[in-house]
Amino acid sequence: MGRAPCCDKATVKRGPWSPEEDAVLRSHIEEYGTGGNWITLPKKAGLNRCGKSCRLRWLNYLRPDIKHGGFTEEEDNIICSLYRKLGSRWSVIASHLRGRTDNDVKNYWNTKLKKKLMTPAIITSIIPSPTPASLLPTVRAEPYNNRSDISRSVDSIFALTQDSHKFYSEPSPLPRECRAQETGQLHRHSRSEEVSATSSTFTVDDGSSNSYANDLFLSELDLRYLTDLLGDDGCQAEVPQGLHRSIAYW
DNA sequence: AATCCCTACAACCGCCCTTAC
DNA sequence: CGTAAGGGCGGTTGTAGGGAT
Repeated sequence: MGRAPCCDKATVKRGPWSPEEDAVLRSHIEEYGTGGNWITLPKKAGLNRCGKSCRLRWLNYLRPDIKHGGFTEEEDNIICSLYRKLGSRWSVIASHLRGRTDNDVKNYWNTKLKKKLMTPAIITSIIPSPTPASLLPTVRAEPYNNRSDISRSVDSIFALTQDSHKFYSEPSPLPRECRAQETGQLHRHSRSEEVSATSSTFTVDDGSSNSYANDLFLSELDLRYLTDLLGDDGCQAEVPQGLHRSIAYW
């Protein structure tokens, strides 16, 4: 049995809030507070809205200390830095920015920052020329079981490539959303089987309609770091001595 | 002028966590 | 201890507005 819905979606109003509704919610909260119960608040305030919707409206828009738009360079840097460390924990990141909400930060990241860090020119600049197949290592990989695993791993890879930018002349962002398409002699086998990798194409989907494809190789150092990051999490890689490049695989 | 496309962001959805009973 | 309800969060969708064609 699933849990009961918090409100009757057929009868409560949805969609954009009107200025009148904003005024009612604002004055109710200013006078009585939230009462510690968002579910009952709309009824008390005389609003035909879901309690969760009221909470979101208040926290993300009506709260008096909210700052809208116009992220500064300093805020950009804080967001990027924290994203490197934390991944998409927007509420934690937002807590480091006065007057910003998690929704604000998330939207800003998805619409501006991510793209700013991922222009095709930068991507091209960080991708080394392909290594001869004979020089490429064997990669042992275990497939991830579900989307959240993949998402987590991509966050880690993003963090890895951000941290490794010092090895390149430019920042080396790897987008969160990317899919490995198996090509050449890269073969995915069942869990724990060994794969031999000579080539892989990553289709890069940056969340907009733009997409880029290229051969993408990580440096040996990066792969060692990647292995450290993900090794116990379902992805392992073996890098023979003396090889210069390897391949990330999940 | 009309239509299409893109961007920004508000709002919703659904899941997980916490807490009260 | 188990269950149900509310809160919180990240991901996704909807839509208004502006620019391009």
